[in-house]
Amino acid sequence: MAQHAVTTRKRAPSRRSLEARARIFDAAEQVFAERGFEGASIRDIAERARVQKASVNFHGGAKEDLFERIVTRRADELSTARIAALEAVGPCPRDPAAELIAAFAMPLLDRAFGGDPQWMAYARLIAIVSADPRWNDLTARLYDPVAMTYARRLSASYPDASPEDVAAGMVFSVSAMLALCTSQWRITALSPGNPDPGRAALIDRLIDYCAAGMTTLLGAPVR
Amino acid sequence: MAQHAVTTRKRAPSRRSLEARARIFDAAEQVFAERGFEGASIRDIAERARVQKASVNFHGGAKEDLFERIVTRRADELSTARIAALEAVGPCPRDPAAELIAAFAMPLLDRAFGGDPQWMAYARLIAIVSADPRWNDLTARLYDPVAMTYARRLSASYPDASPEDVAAGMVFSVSAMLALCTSQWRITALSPGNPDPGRAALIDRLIDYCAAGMTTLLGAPVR
DNA sequence: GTCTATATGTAGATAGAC
DNA sequence: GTCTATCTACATATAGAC
Repeated sequence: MAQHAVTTRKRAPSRRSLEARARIFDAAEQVFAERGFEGASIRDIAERARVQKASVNFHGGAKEDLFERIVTRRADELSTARIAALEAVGPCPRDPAAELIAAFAMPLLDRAFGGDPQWMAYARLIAIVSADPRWNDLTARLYDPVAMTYARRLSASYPDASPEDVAAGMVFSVSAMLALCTSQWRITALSPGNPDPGRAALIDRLIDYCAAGMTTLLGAPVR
Repeated sequence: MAQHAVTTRKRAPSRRSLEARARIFDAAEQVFAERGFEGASIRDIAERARVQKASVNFHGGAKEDLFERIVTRRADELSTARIAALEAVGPCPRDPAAELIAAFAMPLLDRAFGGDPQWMAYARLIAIVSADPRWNDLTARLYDPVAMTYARRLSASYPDASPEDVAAGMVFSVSAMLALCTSQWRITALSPGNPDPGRAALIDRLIDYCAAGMTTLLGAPVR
């Protein structure tokens, strides 16, 4: 545990200290997103945050604690937004797959493509964390509750679909969503000489693609 | 460069040496697939291959050379199989999206799920390499030629689709295919209490899902 | 070709002055 | 809270005996 102030008597942190801490967390988010847990070094993070190496340990604790803290940092906001969006869909949507997928995906995509480089880094971080068995427990703790809600909503709208159908569709859709965050450049690279489609158009394509795939897997919706 | 025998006068390697080399390459494939480039260590690889650390450097050269060699090792077989499968589809398929996706995906999926743990590791390695900007050049060199062929076939069958549509559909489909290799366990975890769907059933779902998504993006096929 | 021993670099983490 | 200096561990890589 870092932050001696918690264990000894508390003192309000100075403005300078709070700013350093914020820079450290943002820098860690970017460096972890770019290079993964093992590839990132405390030195890189310190350099990007313009602080001494020791400050990173002071504010972030051990490297692994820092990583978990960074991943956890935005998880609550994301989950809350997803739950709200899923509830906003209502009990009997016209096109359940498209609306539920959008409710799950847009809270992240809006933030990642909204211009805040930290949220873009966070999206890449989610891709890293999801793919690495090392962080399974963390993933389960942070994201599984909302995923289960999402799965229940899909099951309720598609009574003929088995739980495995729903789970497969979700995994495929999430991977496509994360691919849009990590591999947007590849879409441009694969269509050489053509104009960049733009983010909004790509997001529309993603939702269309996933909704069609999901509908095929899950069969006819309730009516 | 390893292998002094190439620069000095050649001598046929002993059987024992060839076996050690094979074990080293297989161990490297597994360890890199499990932990990524940075997370893997020469020591781990040596231990798993049951050789001395120095042997790994002797047979594999520097760590980065070893990694590229491992990724390159199976790329030719994979590309050849993909090209053959794409050509086997014929000029006017009945359901072009489904058949072309299967032609691209099955050469890898057959091998990864065919029982050979090395091919399963290789599939995960492809997922790692594809996601990491650090290996963009390697990816482009090894896999882009076939990807371009695949893209041309899709474009030919779907004249209304823009190159960006095709590229987006390919990126989404490839990410779903790789997710099946890296996150199969998650599909089981997300449908608790239910029987494991089995590999063949999951592969069928993948193709159905991707074909439906692709068809939606690309519009009506030629007829 | 393989082994032991070691060179060299860099990682994460902390002690202690300020 | 921040800085300098340093500790310890472990990484990659190679030299040289066998």
